[in-house]
Amino acid sequence: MIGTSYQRFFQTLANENRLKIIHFLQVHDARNVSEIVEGTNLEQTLVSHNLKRLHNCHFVEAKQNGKERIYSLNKTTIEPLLLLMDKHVNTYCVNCKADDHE
Amino acid sequence: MIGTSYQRFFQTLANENRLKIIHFLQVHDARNVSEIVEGTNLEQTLVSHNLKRLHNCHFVEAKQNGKERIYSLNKTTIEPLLLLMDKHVNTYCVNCKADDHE
DNA sequence: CTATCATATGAAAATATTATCATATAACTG
DNA sequence: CAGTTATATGATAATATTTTCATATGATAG
Repeated sequence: MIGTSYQRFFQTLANENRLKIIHFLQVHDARNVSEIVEGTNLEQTLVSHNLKRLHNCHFVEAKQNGKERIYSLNKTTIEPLLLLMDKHVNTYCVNCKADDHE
Repeated sequence: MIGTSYQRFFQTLANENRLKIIHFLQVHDARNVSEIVEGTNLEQTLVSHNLKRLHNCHFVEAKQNGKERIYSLNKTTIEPLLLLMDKHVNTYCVNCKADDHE
């Protein structure tokens, strides 16, 4: 049941900038790269690299529109996944430690 | 809604050895460190470090029993989370790429 | 109290991930 | 077609994570 894919998939979610992009798309639905760049305040290349990774994991969908590329969330997985994690964090980690050290 | 905690929590799940430990505890319920070491074929210190991290994130619970320490999964979050991810992986990534490159 | 077993810890070494930079490609415009 | 806009890519540099090693701690048995 647990394999090396899971590692990659969780890893993709384990990054502040990708979570930022996800969050932006949650709020703004379908947006092109420039809009994501503007909305997240991240470098264009950084956004592209991270969108690629999100896309590889099927967390976002892409659709060409002229010279733009419109990205949107695959909400089927992401939304319930984030909700579960949200609940967990709020239940167990109100004042959660920032690292391993006690 | 999305913050830096999420990064840490997903990161904790984004590791093969920790997933191995989680899987072992899913199957074997409550076990002490030595048993986890044996069951996962990982070094004792590695298991301890990783259990600490899982424990910090409240993905496992620990209870002292003499000189042993018994660990068990916090199934409330982990099980549905893994099920969701499982479904996602099986839906979208049957022959999934191993990295970013197409 | 000393020895032993079980587990944890910190620091360093090994390794992986992420950000950045320079540049490429693809679609459109005139 | 040459120029421009939008986005992607690959390689490298910067940074973070993981593993390992040596050792510490805690519990208990003798």
